[in-house]
Parts: sequence; C-alpha cells; structure tokens
Amino acid sequence: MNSQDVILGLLMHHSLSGYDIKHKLETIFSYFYNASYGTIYPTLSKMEKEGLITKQSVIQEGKPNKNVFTITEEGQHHFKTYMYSPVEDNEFKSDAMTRLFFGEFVDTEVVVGVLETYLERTKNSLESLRKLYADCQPEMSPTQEICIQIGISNTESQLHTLTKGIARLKIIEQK
Amino acid sequence: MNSQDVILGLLMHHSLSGYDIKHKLETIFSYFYNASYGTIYPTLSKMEKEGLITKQSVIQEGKPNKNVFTITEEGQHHFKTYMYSPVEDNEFKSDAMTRLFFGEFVDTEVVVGVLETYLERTKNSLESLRKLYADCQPEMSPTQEICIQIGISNTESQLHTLTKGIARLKIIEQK
DNA sequence: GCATCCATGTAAATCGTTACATGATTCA
DNA sequence: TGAATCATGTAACGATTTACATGGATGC
Repeated sequence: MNSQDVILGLLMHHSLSGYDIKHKLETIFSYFYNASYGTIYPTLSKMEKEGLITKQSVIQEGKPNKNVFTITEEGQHHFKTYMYSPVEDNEFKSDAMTRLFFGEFVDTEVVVGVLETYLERTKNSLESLRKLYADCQPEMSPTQEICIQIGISNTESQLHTLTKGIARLKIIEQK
Repeated sequence: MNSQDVILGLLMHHSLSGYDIKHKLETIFSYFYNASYGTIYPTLSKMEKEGLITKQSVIQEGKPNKNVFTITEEGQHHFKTYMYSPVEDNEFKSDAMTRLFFGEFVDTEVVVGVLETYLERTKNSLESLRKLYADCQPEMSPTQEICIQIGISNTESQLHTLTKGIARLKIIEQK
C-alpha cells in the first residue's frame, strides 16, 4: 500500500483535487493513513502521465482555480489489483512508548510528562473521530462506518490503558 | 525519533552487536518500533565514526565472530538530548483498515477475508507479547513492564474490536 | 541433507517529509 | 490588519526497505 493506492481509492467515489485529497486524509483517514502535499501533488502528476487519472482545470469565483482529477478505466483496474493483492502488516511507530521503555535513564516525572502528552493527544484524536462520525455518518458506506467504529473503539481503549499506565508509573515514582 | 536514538537507548543498558539489536527490536520492541539490518549496520558504522559508540571485535568458538558496540560518554549525552526533546506523534499505517474503508468497491467476502487476516495477525502478536512478558518479566525495568502491559492491553482491545467489526460486516453481507 | 541460527555488510530503489515559494479571498 | 482557508507545486534531504552476497555451526 502506498499513496497511489489510497488516492485511486478516493477517486473511485468521485473526482477530487489535490487539496480535497489532503483534506480527506486529514479527516476520515487520520486514524490509519497520512500523506503530505509533497507526496500528493507529485503522485497525481505521475499518475496522470501513466494514464491512471485525467486532469480538468476548474475556474472558480472567489477562490483560486483548481485541478480536479478523475480516475480512468485503467486506474480502476489498478485499484482493483491493489484490493485483491496480499494484505500488508500494520505499521506502528511510537516515540512515546520508546521513551517509556527507556524510562529508567531519566527522572520518572519526565516519563510521566511523556505519557500525559500522549494521553492528551489521544483524547484529541478521539474527539475528532467522534465528531467526524457524528457529522458524516449519513454519507458513509457501511464498511466506512465499521472503519470509524473500530477507530473510535481502539482509541477509547488506548485512553483507558494509558490512564492505567500513568497511574502505575506514579506509584513507582512514590517509592 | 529514529533508529539512532533507539540503538543508543539499547546500548545504555549494555553493549550489543548489530545482530543482538535486531533481535531486541523483533521481540521487546515489536509493538512500537522496527528496523531492518539494512538500517542497523550502516547506522552503527555512522555512529562509530561520530564517536557515539566504540567497536570491539569478539572472537567466538563455534559461532562467527561478532562486533560488539559500546556507548561512549558523548553517545550517552546524545541519548539524553533525545529523551528531553519534544515527543513526536505516533505513526499508524494500516493496509487492512484502508481496504475496509474502500470495501464498497469489492465483494464483502473479500473484506471479511482482509479483516480475518488482520485478526489472525493480531492474535499472533498478542501471543508473542504475552510469552515475552512471561519470560522476561523478572529482568524488566518498571517502565519496561508498564510498556509491555500497555502493549498487551491495547492488543487485547484491538482483538475485541476487530471481532465485533467482523460480526457487523457479516450482517451486512447477509442483506 | 536440510533448516535454522549465528553473523555482517552493501547498493539500489523506494518512499516520504520539510521547507520553500506564491498568492487570492474571507471573516473577525 | 491579521488569521484562516483555498490552492498548487518543487527541491533538497532523510530514512528505510529489499535484494544481493557470504558462510560456518548446530540440530533434526
């Protein structure tokens, strides 16, 4: 899985600009994927050259012009090939967990701070996911709904687990 | 956070070879970090040149010789600088969740297959983490123990959430 | 005899982020 | 007047994976 596969998937539903794609990634995809403009725009150019998508320039009033991309039949075929290929493993990288792991080499209060930052960010993510679910539920496909339900549940559990972890750490601190 | 920070952290406890480091990453770090030999060996060379670590060749009987690396004072200082720097956001990338999200474009049974693969892998991860906890608990630092407890709890919740998700998906399939 | 573990390393390729560069419009 | 939103793009850099290359020892 790479940015190309994700972009093709987003264009399966309807045509979008690079800016729209970035917005989708920041909202509905935030739980399990991300990409910057520095990836999106060059990928769109590359895909257009390869005939997977086509570009239409749209002139807007009161807003800058934009390039809207539409998936071609070849692009749809590419996307299907991705969807039937072997599933890749999840990737998880956590700076906060790494610092917790190495906690013995710094003061416990520093580690507590790290976990509290992590907790705060998790709370924010949960809030965003819940808001998204509330706002977009009617227009979501059934699998998209399951997707966000899984995201919300997992984030809730993380919150709970982290809170317990912080409590345990604070007990150690007192010793 | 990058491979250098993680390697320095591992060497804080005691000297290790590149092979040992890979093994640690595959076991105790498996939940929140990973790196291949193609990263580990060049990073060790680079750090040695920069004076963050030193190399000792160890001749072994019945096994190939190995290079054991020891952290220097400068390396320890580097590591501390990392530990006190701002915490980076977690990164999570999930091919399985992406396919679930785009589930409307393939047969539901394909999506069920994707989630069942995901579930199977999660079960295996959980088993590994539990085994690791059982085997290494006595030699773990308190923060390392919290670290693996968090890993186990989160993986357990994921298992639960995923199982519910698959059930919901199968209800959709029947319609 | 074959798989697995031990052990190290390089080179090419891939993939991606960050910073830079630009600029109009809308709303408070 | 200043922040936020809309909108596109490039160039330099960084990080990492995959595939290649090698080879002895141990255990089944």
